[in-house]
Amino acid sequence: MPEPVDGRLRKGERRRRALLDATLRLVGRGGAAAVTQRAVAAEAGVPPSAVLYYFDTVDDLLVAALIAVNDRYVVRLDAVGTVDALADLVADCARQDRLPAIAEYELFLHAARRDDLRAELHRWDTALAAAAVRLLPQAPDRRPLLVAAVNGLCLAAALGSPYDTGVLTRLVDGVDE
Amino acid sequence: MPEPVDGRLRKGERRRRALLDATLRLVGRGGAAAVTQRAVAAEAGVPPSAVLYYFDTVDDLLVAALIAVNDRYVVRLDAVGTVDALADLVADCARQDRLPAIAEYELFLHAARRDDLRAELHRWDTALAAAAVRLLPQAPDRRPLLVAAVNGLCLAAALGSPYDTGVLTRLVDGVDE
DNA sequence: TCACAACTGGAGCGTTCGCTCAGGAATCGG
DNA sequence: CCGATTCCTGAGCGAACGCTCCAGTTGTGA
Repeated sequence: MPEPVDGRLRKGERRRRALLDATLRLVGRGGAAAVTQRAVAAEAGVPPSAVLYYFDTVDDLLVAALIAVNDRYVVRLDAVGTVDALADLVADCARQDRLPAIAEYELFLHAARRDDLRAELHRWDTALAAAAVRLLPQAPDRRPLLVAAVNGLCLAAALGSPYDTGVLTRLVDGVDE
Repeated sequence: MPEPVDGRLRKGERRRRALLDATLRLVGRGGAAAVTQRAVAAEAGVPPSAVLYYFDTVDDLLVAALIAVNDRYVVRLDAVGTVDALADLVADCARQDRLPAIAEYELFLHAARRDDLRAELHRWDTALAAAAVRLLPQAPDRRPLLVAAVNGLCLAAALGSPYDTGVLTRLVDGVDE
């Protein structure tokens, strides 16, 4: 996603991203229902009509936000090479305020209801499964447990429940061996 | 919750439950945003004004639906005495259509954003933790992993991702011992 | 410099929303 | 059988919604 050379396109791209960021903040704060044309415009500091200039519909904006946030997480997941990195990723779900993490789950649920967005969910699954293969190359039978644990810990972190990433370390290091 | 003797109250109580059921169906189908006075009324087969007669506001209806569905799951969780029972509970999250499970997570996210509903989330956590104690009385260090795995599997089931409850059985039975 | 494409933003249409309220229907005690 | 009481409802108000439209502005490549 390189910055366009055209000054007009560059400014447009900046506004586009501002709208996506504003959307994510709104989803975290008030759910997908809070993403209205006027609310997004106010949050991003642009006139309401600009929202429908950069995105055909408000729903398109929501979908674009889901894809954007998923991109970020999948990239991070693909870079995970150690248990500690994975634990950090989980811990980030609960950093200072949990609203971004809540927003992501909200969007995931939104995607789960729509056939045309199922592929986005699959991206996360496959990225996590691939990370499990890298972390547990010689223990295939433990990988599903690792996957389930990561999902459970991320959810607990997002919901504000107590969680302990130490279980991941113990699971991967294999305290029983 | 015994049936009242008064004919008027009895009919009211039936309608009240019909509204809660309709709300859950709508949340599963279209998210919390789909729960509007008119939509709930149509789904439950009652006039729109009845919604605001039985619940002070539409938001109150949503909160009541969350508490009702949480009640069901906590009761089931409290009755879990074996790993198989726990695995069944997880598997039920993905029975025929996943909409009910999606609805529950939607409501959980809704609760996570509101301080006055945090207690509802805590009820699930404590019930699950208590079940972990019963299933792993002699392995306290494995309980957090069991909790995380159950949460992760439920979520995966609700989202339509592949999952395998066998990891729970292997974890509790302790294949390494 | 100029024609054009990209961008801005205000006005407003039709729809649906949450919620209020006066009054009709059902049920009670006597 | 009949007030009295409670339960229930259709109509509608003000507000916010998604979206369309178009005149005006800005920056670009020729």
